[in-house]
Amino acid sequence: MARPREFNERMVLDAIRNTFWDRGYAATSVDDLVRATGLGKGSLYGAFGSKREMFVRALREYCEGGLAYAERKMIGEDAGTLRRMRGYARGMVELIARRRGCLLAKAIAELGGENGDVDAIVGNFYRRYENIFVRAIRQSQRAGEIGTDTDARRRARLLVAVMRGIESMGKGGVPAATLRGITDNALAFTEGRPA
Amino acid sequence: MARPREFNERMVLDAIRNTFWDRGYAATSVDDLVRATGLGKGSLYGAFGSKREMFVRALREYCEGGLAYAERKMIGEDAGTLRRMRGYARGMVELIARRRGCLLAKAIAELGGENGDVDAIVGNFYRRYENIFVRAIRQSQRAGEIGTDTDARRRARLLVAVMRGIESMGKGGVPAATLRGITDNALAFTEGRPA
DNA sequence: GCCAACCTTGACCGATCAGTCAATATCGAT
DNA sequence: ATCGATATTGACTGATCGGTCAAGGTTGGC
Repeated sequence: MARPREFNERMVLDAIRNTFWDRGYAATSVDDLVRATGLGKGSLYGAFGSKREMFVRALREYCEGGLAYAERKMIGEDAGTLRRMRGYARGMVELIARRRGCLLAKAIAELGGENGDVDAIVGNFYRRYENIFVRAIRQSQRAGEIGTDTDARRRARLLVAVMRGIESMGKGGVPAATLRGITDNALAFTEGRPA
Repeated sequence: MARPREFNERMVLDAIRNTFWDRGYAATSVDDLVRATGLGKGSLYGAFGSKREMFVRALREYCEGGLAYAERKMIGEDAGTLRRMRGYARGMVELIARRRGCLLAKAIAELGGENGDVDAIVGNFYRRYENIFVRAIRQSQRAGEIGTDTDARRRARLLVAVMRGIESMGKGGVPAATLRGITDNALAFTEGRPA
């Protein structure tokens, strides 16, 4: 028994996410978000409460999207997992080479270490991201593509570090071919092949 | 035949660097810099021209410091280079675990991809940083600590990615022990030891 | 002692910031 | 038709933003 919202929250959140993604947290003004969403300022505050919460919601959605993508690309039947991992890594390189940057990286750089919502989201992301690699590596081990002499988590963590590293390098201008060489090398190491 | 400057430029630049380091670019106001340096606003603008140039100068100094540190830690006589590389990596982990973040990472996240001074500084940093690892690996190869079956640059690039990756992870809350495991693993790979 | 050159200071500028709120509109329930 | 509840709008607020500049201070050369 009240007036219903006129906007689709998912679409509004997408617009907010894209705006923060392009400009970062501090450099995005609420007026930018008003323009991007088409909502009035009051509606935006009514729905989210503060600029910080708008960012937190956007970051949360961004992370969920990234995790879902990684899972969709790599998790599945055992056979072919290594190939799928390579496909995931190369896809990420292509994405990175577009130099839009990564909302998570911006969140960490601008708001990390404050012991608030952002830290919790980031911690949660890293834990789950690592676990996806662990599961993928175990799949691949079962398929006989990857040796079983070292534990999967150890290898997964290195891959996470490399994926985060190439993001920073790519945004910093390092060419895609170099990044591809790095991921290929990291996957060769994961496989157990010599350097 | 003019009034001399009353401030020491190096000290002022250090104060500016520290302020940007703590807060990032957009979240630092010129008034923050006035407070940190003790200079008047006019003096600050007289010496640097704009907030952006203050940041560029600070970033430049930060990068030079980081490169000099890496070189000092790893480059030297061939024997013992691998041990020194491990020492460098562990030192960086300790630094990262303090969660102050990295001015370079903030610069890339906030201002990367604008094709301006920041991109040039970052590109220059990555080129030289990679070269330091190349030189270190070659030293270590001459000392017989690292195999000569793969080219040094390939290994260097992976190490750069890992170092940048653990920076992001550490600022995001991943514990130091995990980061240390990652660098140990990456160095084992560089050495040619199995995973 | 005086001047040109440079430095320091902080008041000041228009623009923009995050956030608020009163007025109005639109719903479901009765 | 009326009412309670919620949504929408954009004008408005005080604070703060990056940047400027006039006034005055300090120097070396003469």
